Amino acid sequence: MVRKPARSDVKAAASTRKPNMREAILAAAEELFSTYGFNAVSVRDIAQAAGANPGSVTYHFRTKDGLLLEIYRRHCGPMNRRRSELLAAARRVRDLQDRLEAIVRAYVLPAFTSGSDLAGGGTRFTRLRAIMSAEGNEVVRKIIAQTFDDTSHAFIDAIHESLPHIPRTDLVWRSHFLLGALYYTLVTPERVSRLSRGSADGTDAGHAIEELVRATVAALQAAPLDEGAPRKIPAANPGRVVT
Amino acid sequence: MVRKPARSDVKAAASTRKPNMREAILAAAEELFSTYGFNAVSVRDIAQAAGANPGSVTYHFRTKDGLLLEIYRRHCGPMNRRRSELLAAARRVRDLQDRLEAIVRAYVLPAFTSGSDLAGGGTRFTRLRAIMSAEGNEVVRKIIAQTFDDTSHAFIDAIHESLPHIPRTDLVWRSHFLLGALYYTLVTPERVSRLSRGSADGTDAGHAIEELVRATVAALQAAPLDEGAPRKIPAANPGRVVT
DNA sequence: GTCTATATTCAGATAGAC
DNA sequence: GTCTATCTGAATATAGAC
Repeated sequence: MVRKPARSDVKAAASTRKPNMREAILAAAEELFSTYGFNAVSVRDIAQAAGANPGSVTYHFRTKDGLLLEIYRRHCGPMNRRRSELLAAARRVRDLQDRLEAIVRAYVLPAFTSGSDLAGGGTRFTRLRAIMSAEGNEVVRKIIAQTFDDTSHAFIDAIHESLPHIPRTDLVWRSHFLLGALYYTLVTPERVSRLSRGSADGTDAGHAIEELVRATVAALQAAPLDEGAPRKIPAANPGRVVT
Repeated sequence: MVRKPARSDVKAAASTRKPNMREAILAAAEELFSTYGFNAVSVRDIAQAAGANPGSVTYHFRTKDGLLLEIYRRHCGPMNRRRSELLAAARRVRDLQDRLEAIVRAYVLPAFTSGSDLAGGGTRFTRLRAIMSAEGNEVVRKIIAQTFDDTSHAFIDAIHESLPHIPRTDLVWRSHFLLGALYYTLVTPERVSRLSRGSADGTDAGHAIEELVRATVAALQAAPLDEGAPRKIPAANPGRVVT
C-alpha cells in the first residue's frame, strides 16, 4: 500500500531516504500498540521497528498521543461507514429473528474486516481499542465517546425495534456485554484454545464471530429482569453488592 | 487489619517509622494498578502514595513484578475458595434451570465480593485482572493459567452437566464471553451510564451482576452452532475471516 | 519539509545508613 | 531487618543540521 514516488530523481531520493517513513511509523506503531499496549511501547521501540530515528516520530505526530490519535483517525471512518451500511441492510430484513441476527452481525463484522488496507487491519485495530479501553487512555476516551457513541446508539435503537418488549436499558447492558466479549476474545484468544483443550481455536475470527453472534442474539432475547418469571432468591446472594 | 505491635518501646518505634509500610505499599499499588494499569504506574508513584521511599518498595518486593505477584497471591486464594464453595452449593440445586443460574452466579459473585479485607476489594482486584489481561503482562499470564484454569474448567464442567446437549466447545466460548463482559463492565462502567442516558448506573455492581447472569444464562442455553435451525447465509459474511 | 544529535526528566533497582 | 540516598539507563521531546 506504499505509494510509489512519481519520480525517482536525486532530490526526491535525498529528501526521502526511506519511502514514506510516516507510513512506516504508523504501521509499526499500530502493530506494537495492538500487541503490547500503549504504555508498554516507547517511541524508541516504534522508531526502531520502522527504521527511523525517535525524533522523527515526534516530528510527524508531535507526541506519542498524536500518533495514537492518527491511528484512530485512519480506522474509525471506514469502520463506522461499513457499520452503517450493514446496519441499513440489516434493518431491511423482514423476519424479526433474522433481522436481529443481521443487526448483531452488522455490529460485529466490521470490527474484524474493516481497516483501510492490510488484511487483519480491522482485527488489529479492534484489539488496540480493547487494550486502550482497559488502559483508560484519556485521549482515546474522548475519541470513543465522540466517534462511537452515535453508532452504538444506532445499533441499540435498531435492536430495540426488533425487541420492543424489552426495556432499552437491558439492551444497553447486553450490547455492552457483547462489546466486552468481543474485546476479550481479541485480547486473549489463546485462553479459548486452552480451556477447550484444543477443540476450538481462539484466533479463528470467523468462528469467534459465529459463536459471538449466536450467544448475543440469545442474550438479547432473554426476558428482562423486571418481568422475568419469579425466581427463588439464591442463597448465595441475599442482598445487593455495593461497589 | 494492621497488627498492633506487641511492645511500643523505643527500638520498635525506631524500626517502624510508619506502621506496616509493607501493607501501605501493597494497598497503594493495588489501588493505582487497578485504576491506571500496571505499565502506567511507576514504583515512584506507588511509593509516594504510600508515603514511602521508592527503594523501600524494591526492598519488600524485589521488583515491580514481585509487587504485582504479591497482590495476586493475596486475592486468588480467598476468591477461588469462595468460588468452590458457591459452586458446590450450586451443583446441589435440583431444578436444572435454577442450577444453571446458580452456577453462573457462583462464578460471577466472588469477582465482586471477595477480597480478604476492604469493601470493594474483590471488585478492585477483578478490575486489575481485566486490565492485566489486556496489557498482556507475562508474569500474570502464568499465574492465570496456573491459578484460574482449574476453576474455569470446574465451572465449564458444571455448566456442561446442566446443558449436556450442548457441545463443551460452545460452552467454553460462551463462558469466555461471560468473563469478557464482566471485565469490560468493570473497566468502563461509565459507558453503560452514558449509553443508557442515565437510566442505568454502570458502577452499580449489584445490578450489573443481575444483568450479566440473566444474559449469560440465556446465551449458554442457545442452540449450538452445528445443530441450529438452518439459516440464510448472511450476505455480509460470505466466507470465513482470517486473522 | 524531513530527520539526526542532544537535552532533560524520570524509570527501576542497588548499596549502604540506621 | 528496614528504609534512605544515589546510580545507571531509558523515556519523551527539542532544537538545529540537511
